[in-house]
Amino acid sequence: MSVTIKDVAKRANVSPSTVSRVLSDSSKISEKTKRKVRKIMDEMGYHINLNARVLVQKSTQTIGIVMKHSASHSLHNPFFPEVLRGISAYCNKEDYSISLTTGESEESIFNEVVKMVQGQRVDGVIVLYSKKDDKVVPYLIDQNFPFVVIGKPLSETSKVMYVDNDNIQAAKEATEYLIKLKHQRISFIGDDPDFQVIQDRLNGYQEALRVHGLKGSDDYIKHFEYGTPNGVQVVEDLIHLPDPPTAMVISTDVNALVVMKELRNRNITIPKDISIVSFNNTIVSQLASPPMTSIDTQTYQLGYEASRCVIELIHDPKMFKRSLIIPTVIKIRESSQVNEGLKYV
Amino acid sequence: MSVTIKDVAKRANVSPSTVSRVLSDSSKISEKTKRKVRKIMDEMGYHINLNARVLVQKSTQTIGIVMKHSASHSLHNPFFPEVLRGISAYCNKEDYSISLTTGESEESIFNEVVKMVQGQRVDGVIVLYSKKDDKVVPYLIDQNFPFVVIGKPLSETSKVMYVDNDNIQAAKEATEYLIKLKHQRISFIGDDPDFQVIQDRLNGYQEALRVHGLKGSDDYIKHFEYGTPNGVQVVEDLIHLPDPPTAMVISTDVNALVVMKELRNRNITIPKDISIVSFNNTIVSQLASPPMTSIDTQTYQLGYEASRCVIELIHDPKMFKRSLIIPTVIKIRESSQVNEGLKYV
DNA sequence: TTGAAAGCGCTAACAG
DNA sequence: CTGTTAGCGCTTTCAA
Repeated sequence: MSVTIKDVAKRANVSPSTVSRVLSDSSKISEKTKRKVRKIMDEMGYHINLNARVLVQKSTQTIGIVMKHSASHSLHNPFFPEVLRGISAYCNKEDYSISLTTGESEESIFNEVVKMVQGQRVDGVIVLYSKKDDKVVPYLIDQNFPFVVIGKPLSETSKVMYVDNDNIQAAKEATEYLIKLKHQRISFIGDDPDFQVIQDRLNGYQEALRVHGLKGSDDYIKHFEYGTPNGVQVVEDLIHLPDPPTAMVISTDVNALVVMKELRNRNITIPKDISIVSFNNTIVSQLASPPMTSIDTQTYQLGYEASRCVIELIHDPKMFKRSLIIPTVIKIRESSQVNEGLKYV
Repeated sequence: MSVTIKDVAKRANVSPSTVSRVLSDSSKISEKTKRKVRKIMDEMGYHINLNARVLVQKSTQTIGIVMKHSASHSLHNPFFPEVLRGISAYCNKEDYSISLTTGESEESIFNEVVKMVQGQRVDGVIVLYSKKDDKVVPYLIDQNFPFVVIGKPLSETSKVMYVDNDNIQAAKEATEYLIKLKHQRISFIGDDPDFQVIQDRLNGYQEALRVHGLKGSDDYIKHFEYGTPNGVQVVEDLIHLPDPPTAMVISTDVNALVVMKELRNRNITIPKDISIVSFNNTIVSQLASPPMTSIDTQTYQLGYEASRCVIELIHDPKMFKRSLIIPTVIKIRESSQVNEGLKYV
C-alpha cells in the first residue's frame, strides 16, 4: 500500500489537513511546518493520490481528445499528429493531461465521450472534426460541458466555440491562384464529403470558378472513398474526360501524393501536364517530388489555440464564446505552373 | 450537482449497495430489481463517477503512453501514429483508455510519468522508445509498475518486457539485399544514435558488411541531427567522398525522403545512380517517387502487441516476462536496383 | 497557524 | 438476494 497523507501526518505530528495544506502550498502554513512536512514526505516517499483529490475537487486537469470515426482514419493523416502536437504543447504549459478516444466507430466513440464526460474523467473536450449527423457535439452542448471543436460546426454555431481556418476562402484562393496561371479546367478532389472541412473547400473552389466565369462541371469533382484505394479510379475518370483538367485542387496532401503517384504511373508530368495544389502543407508536401504547392493551414496553431480555448472555458464556463479563425498561407512550390495545355494521351 | 448512487437508491427504495451491484451487473441481484433500478437510473440521468470507483477499486482502466523527448519529435514521425493506432485498437477492445505524455523535455516527461504512476492515474505504461541514459525505465522497474517498452531495453533486459523487431537482423538483411545487387559501397544514415533502435540497425548494417568482406568506413556512416535540417550536409558529404556510395540504408522513411529530395536536387537519379532502402514502410514509402524499398517493421502490430502485453501484465503482475519480436519484411520497390556504377559528378 | 470532523461517490465485507 | 457499515485518500469548513 502506498503511503497516505495520514501516514505523513502521524509521523510529522501534525494533522492530515496540515499535510494537505502543505501539498497545495497554502499560505497559511508556516514555512517551518512546510519544511518539516516536506522532509517527511520525501523520507516516506509520499505521493499524492490524484484520484482522491479529483473526487473532492472535481477537477481532473485533463482534457479529452475526440478523434474522428476510426482512430485509424485520423492517425493515417499527418494532420492529426500535427494538431496533437499543438494541443499537447499548450496542455503541457498549463499542466493538463491528455486523454484520447480509441473507438473505431462513431457509436463507440460517442460512448467513450459519454464515459469521459459523465464519468468525470476530463474537464473539457476537444473535438477534432465537424461532421454531418455527428452526435458528439450536440451531446456536449446539451450537457453544457466545456468543449471546442476544430473545424466549423454545422449548426448552433452560437453555442459552440470553434477554431478553424477559413476553408472557403482558402480553397477560393487556391483555385484563383490556378486561374491566374491560366488554368481553365480545374478539378477538385476531396474525400468524405460528410466532413464540413471538405464541404467548405469544395464551396470555395466552386465560388472561385463562378467569380471568374469558368464553367464548372460535376465531372471535375471527385471524392476519395475512405478505406478504398479508389485513387486509381478517380484519376482514370479525370484524365479520360473529353476535356481533362489541367489543374487540380486536392483536399489533403496525402491524397495529393496518391494522385501524383497515379499520374506518374500514366506518364503525366507535374506540373507540365497537370498542376496540383494541396492542403495542409505537412512535411509530405515539402518532400514530395515535385514539392507541392500547398495551403498551409497552420495545423499546429489550430491545436494550440483549441487547447487554449478549452482551458480558458474550463476556468470560466460563462466566458464569451468567441471563435478563432487561423489564417492560411499558400506555399508555392513546384507542383503548379502556368498552363501549357495538355500534351498527354 | 450530478445525481449519485444514493439518489438513485432513495428513489428506487433500495440501498446504495444494491445500486452499485446493478452497476456492475452482479449476478446476485434479481432481474426484477435490476430492471427497476436501471429504469430509475435512466429517468434520473444517472452516470457513474469513475473517480470514486477508481479510488476504491484502485484500477483506472487506463494506460499511459510515454513518447520520446519532445512530443514534437515523435509526432513528426509517421511511426508514432501507426504504433498509436495499434495500441489504441487493443485498448479499445479491452475497454482501456489512453493517456498521453505531453512533455517536451526528458525532465518534464519523467515528471509526468511519476505523476501518472504515483498519482495512480494509470494502471500500466507503454514506453515508446529505448534510449541511453533514460530515467523512465529504471524508475518503472524500481516501482515495480507494469510497463512494456517498444524497442530493446539497454539493460536489465530480464526485468523488462518489451516488444521489438529484430533490428539487427532487419538491417543486416536490408544491407545484404543491396550487396546481392552488387553494391559494394553502401552508406548508413541514421538519426540520434542514443536510441537503441538506431544502434541496432547500425550494427546489423556493419555485420552484413563484415560477413561479406566489404570494407566499411566511418565516412559512410552519417546521422541526421534532430531539429537541424542537416540532410543537406549529410548528402553533400557522402557524394563528395572519393568513393561515393552507390547505395544507402536509411533509418526511417521520412529521413529517406529528405535524402531523396537532396539527391534529386543534385540530379542524382534513384535508383540508377544510388539505390535506397529505408525502414518502417509507412505510407510515405509507398507514395514516394520512386516508391521506396523499405523494411516493414509492422508498426501497428508492435503497438497492438505492446498494448496486449501491458494489459496482461496488469491482470497478472507476476506473469512470466516474455518479450516479443515482431518479424520484419522487406518490401521491394523501385528505389533500389542492381548497381550500375556511378555516373554522376 | 493548526486541528477535528464531515464528506466527495463509490465498493466491499459482513450479516441477514 | 439485499441492507448496513466502514472506508478509499483527499479537501474543506468550522472552530480554536
